[in-house]
Amino acid sequence: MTDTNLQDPPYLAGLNPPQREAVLTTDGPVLVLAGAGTGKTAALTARLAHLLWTRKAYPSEILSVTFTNKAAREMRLRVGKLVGDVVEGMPWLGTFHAIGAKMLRRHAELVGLQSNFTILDTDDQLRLIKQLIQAADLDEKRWPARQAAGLIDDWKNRGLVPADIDAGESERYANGRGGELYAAYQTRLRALNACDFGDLLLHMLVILKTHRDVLEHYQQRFRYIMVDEYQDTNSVQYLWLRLLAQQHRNLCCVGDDDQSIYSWRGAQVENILKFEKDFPGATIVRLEQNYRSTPHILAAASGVIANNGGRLGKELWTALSDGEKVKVVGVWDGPEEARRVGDEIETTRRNGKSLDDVAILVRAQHQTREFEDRFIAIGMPYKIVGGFRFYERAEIRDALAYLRVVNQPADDLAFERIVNVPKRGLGDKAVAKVHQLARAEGVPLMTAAARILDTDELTPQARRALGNLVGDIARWRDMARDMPHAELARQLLDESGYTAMYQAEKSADAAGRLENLSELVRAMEEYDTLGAFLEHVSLVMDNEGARDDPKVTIMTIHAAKGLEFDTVFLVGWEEGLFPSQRALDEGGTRSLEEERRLAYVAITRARRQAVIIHAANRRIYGQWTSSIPSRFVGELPDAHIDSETTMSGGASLWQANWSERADPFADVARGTGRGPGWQRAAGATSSFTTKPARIVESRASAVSLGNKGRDDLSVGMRIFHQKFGYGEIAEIEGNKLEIDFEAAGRKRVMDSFVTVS
DNA sequence: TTAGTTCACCTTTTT
DNA sequence: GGTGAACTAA
Repeated sequence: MTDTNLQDPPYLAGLNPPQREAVLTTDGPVLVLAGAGTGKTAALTARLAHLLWTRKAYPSEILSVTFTNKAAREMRLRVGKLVGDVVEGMPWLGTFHAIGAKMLRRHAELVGLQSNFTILDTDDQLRLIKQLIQAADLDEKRWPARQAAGLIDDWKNRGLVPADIDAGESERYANGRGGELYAAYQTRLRALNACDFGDLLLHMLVILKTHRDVLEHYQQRFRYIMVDEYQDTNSVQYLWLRLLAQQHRNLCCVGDDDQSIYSWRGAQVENILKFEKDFPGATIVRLEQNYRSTPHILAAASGVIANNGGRLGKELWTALSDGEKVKVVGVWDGPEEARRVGDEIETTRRNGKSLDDVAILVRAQHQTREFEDRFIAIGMPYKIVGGFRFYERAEIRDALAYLRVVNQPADDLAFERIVNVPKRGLGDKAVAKVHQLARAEGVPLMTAAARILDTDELTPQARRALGNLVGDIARWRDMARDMPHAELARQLLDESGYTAMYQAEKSADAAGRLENLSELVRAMEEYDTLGAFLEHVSLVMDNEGARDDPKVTIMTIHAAKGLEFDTVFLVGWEEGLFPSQRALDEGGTRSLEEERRLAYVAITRARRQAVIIHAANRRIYGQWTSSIPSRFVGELPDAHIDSETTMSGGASLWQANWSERADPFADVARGTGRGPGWQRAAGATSSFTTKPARIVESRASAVSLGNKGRDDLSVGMRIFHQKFGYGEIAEIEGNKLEIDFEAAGRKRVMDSFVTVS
């Protein structure tokens, strides 16, 4: 830390010279290139505090945008600490999407919406697109709704409205019908008085472009604009900023090109690279002193990222002392990986560390399960961030759909969702009839449902069931007028039979679902109106929950950006998983480099200790598949890592994985169900075969010949195996067993998989 | 016509 | 291993 002048305002305390420059250069365009762990957030919050403290702007005249809700919350909290309650009145601090929504509610009529429009989530969006694909008579198999959704999203991220889609773009879906589908989708959204995520930004951009008065209003309002994670801005966001910053030109963007990991969402790293051109005379500040990690961790991360081309280039350095090397561990398979991590965390805990300081970072969501299973088994407290997010759970979405129907009669998607949940005998046929009438008369489903009761279109049972539902909804809507909305929700869930449905279900997770529902109702109590609550739900998909006992955090690398932990486990570093096969197939070098940046982000989350793990075998789609260490493992500089493998046989075993010859699971893995991606992965590895071999050999000295096998087993013993059931040991070979299973026949398994029965 | 049952296809990453 | 869509029994 640097010389602290006593006359300095408190927010400057402890800032180094470049950080101060970033804070004090308030006027004109500023680009802060901030490497990982260089105190970017500290600088940003101090800058905000400085603007307020020196009265350069009122809180309502500063626009500060972040990418995640978490970052927004954090900033609000930290600024609050520096300047006090003023921050409460900062209406324009939030994510692009939250700010977009706020503006759009004011100007909705300019794009043909009402200000109480609904914000659809991806699930609703997908269902809607499916309907349109059907209506357009396209083959859903050939032209998946997902692809259409992705494409529409891409267009929106690039700031393109349906009229902008030319033949070439349109060609990207269903032989040139992409544009047509996009137009139909937008029309449908308008009819539903709804928006998707992309619209929050795109509609606002259209408004700013076509309504001078609105644009000028905001241009004047925002004396200062600050943007976090600038490397992740996409075209719409960029265009927004350019328009809004035109008047005062006080735009401060903070970012790190090495941490750009959202290109799949349309982010343009180029935005950061061309900042100087866009805003001539810009001040460039580089933050290069890292306060977070040990030199070993920093060097490991630098070693990996150095393999990327086209970087702006920064020299990160740290004043911290050496610390531990990065540990690289090779394990046999996924379960062992989880076991190993669990054990290490136990040790850490015994050494007096809090579980809050430990995180496990995964490449893809599905990897979390393995750890969840293990941690439940050993009673390790954990939380999964992101993942199956609270508001995405089926029961929560159902409950919300009920509330949406009450709040917004035209919300067809919500109506469809709950019309037969719980089951009330309204199947596809009955719903189709309602749809038909709705389309014929051009009215929402709710209205059509009410009208169809007067016809004899439906069978008597269906008519009775639908009549009850329509009556109930009308009643709930009346109740909503003078009842607290949390209370309304409670009654609604009760009277609709929704709660009863789960109470009747004796399964293990039914209880959990009921618990989630009461959690939902509890969360509602914190909002003034039902509308406000629903807005919160649409924009903030996660539920902060109560922060109680210390827990290990499990999350994706993407979700971990901007966070830091003392100890970080980086798991699943295998070719095909990380870097992901999909990225390799689709985007060539460009994607590979993004994966590498992801690796960089992952390593730099660690303050004191980073443990990288790769497994030789993993279950993909329920099939055992062998894998080789990620190329990123090979890119870690030798001087800063310690390698070890828990597998007996050391190098020879790795060799076995490429040929599959000695793979005890080969008989399972070969054969049927291996997906095309993994077939490709297997093909791709052949050209790559020599590299892991080099790794193994160069580190052979560090290889510990761990398990010699258990001594509590002998031939003829009856054992139990989690997957294959009961069996008898036929042969023992080190830590591998040949077992005759009662149901599954003869198999080779690891001894650690079996228990003596 | 609905509800339970098998079968294919599957999975990055988030607002 | 898990979801959603086609298939089949009631």
